[in-house]
Amino acid sequence: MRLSQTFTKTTKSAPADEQANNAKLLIQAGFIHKEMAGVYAFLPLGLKVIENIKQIVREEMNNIGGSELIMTNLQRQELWEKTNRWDDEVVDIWFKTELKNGSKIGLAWTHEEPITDMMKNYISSYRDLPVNVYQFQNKLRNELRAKSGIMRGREFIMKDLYSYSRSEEEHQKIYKAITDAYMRIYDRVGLGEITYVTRASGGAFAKYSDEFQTITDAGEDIIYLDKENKIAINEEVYNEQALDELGLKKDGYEKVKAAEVGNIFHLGTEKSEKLGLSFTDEDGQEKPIVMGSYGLGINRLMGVIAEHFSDDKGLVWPKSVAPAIVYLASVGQSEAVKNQADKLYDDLLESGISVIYDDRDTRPGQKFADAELMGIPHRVVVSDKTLESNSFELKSRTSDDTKLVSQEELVKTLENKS
RNA sequence: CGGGGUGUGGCGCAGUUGGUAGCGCGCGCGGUUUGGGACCGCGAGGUCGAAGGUUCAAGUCCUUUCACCCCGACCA
Repeated sequence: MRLSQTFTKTTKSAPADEQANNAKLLIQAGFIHKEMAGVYAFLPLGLKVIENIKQIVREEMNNIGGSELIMTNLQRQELWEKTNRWDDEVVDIWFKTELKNGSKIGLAWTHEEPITDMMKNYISSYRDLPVNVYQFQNKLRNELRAKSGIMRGREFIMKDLYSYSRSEEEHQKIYKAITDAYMRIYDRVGLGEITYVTRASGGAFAKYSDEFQTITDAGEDIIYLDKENKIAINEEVYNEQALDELGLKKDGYEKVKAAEVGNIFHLGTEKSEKLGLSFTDEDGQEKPIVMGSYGLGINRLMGVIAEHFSDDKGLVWPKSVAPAIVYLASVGQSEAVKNQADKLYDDLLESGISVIYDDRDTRPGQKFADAELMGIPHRVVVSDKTLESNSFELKSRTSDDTKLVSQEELVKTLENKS
């Protein structure tokens, strides 16, 4: 993208109505716009990051046999009454509205009920199973208090997957596969080293569930961690009884702050039974379906990445999610520089390299500062100097060193994914 | 929902005992600049979150209300 054609701007000062580092930086760099507390719009640069994260998640979900779809945001009251989750006393984060004819409608905060009800149209035999479906959907939750920038909003993008299995054994297999897929996702966005599968409470679904917790001071949770053995326990179940039931040892944990970047649940057969989703097995017996539910907050993850990968100059995106691999800045007003930069821009795009091209008529200092604030992994400068030596100046976001390279070498470096 | 804080040009802020609303950034025009957010000059832009009240007079005092931030509670 050419910055001269982009409407967003960076600002020198951080917004006063944000405390969270992720929101401060993302707003300053022009990635997001705050519409109201806990509700953020994603601008072109922010949208790129969202799409990059989604693509990684999509690849991993497809890899374990997931089928992508998109359910609706408007939901039927009757479905939620069947599972006793319509009442505001039971679920206190519902946004609800009504149709002109007076029918009550729920705005999606999760999708177990509608998606399971829909599956009655498609699943009837053991031959139809297993099924794993997922979506990226805007979830609406009337949180009592939004906080932490894009990490805890009232409207957010969530990847939610639902698994339908013939038996507990089959369910356990997919649950394990998805757990592994989640860890690959965190690896790929650069958080693998500090993200742990964490035993947590199961909420209304079950006694216990598994969370994925990333160690960060920006997090809202406290977990107890045994780094060596990769065991983590959420504070909410860190007690003698729970440890006993989970078969965990009772000491040797380190207490750390963490952010929940995923949460997965065993649902058993309760929902399929209440909603009437069953299948006929090989013996002609009708059986309930074993379900699982797997959430991953896309903006939450983006927020955690922003928090973790940043410094005093701004964001520092990992290559896998960066809005572009390289920030191309032209320095100087000469026609020769402009032509060379234009050509390099086209060449890089031709090579499949994503580029933010700072072709604005502005001073070098501002271009360099913006490149850093936006956190683009590499910076390339075209100037009279580089023209003289028939080379390009290359700098990494994480280093102060610059070096002159040939176009060939430049493309090679930028193509390297790691 | 309990406690604390903040609302003044697009952004960040100042505004004393009530007396014609300011600064910096950004923006427009002209000029000088051009490898780390340039400089000089001129200029545009604000019913001071909203409503009501006190007063000759309210950004400033009173009442109500809305929004935003933080702590707590909550978080499927």
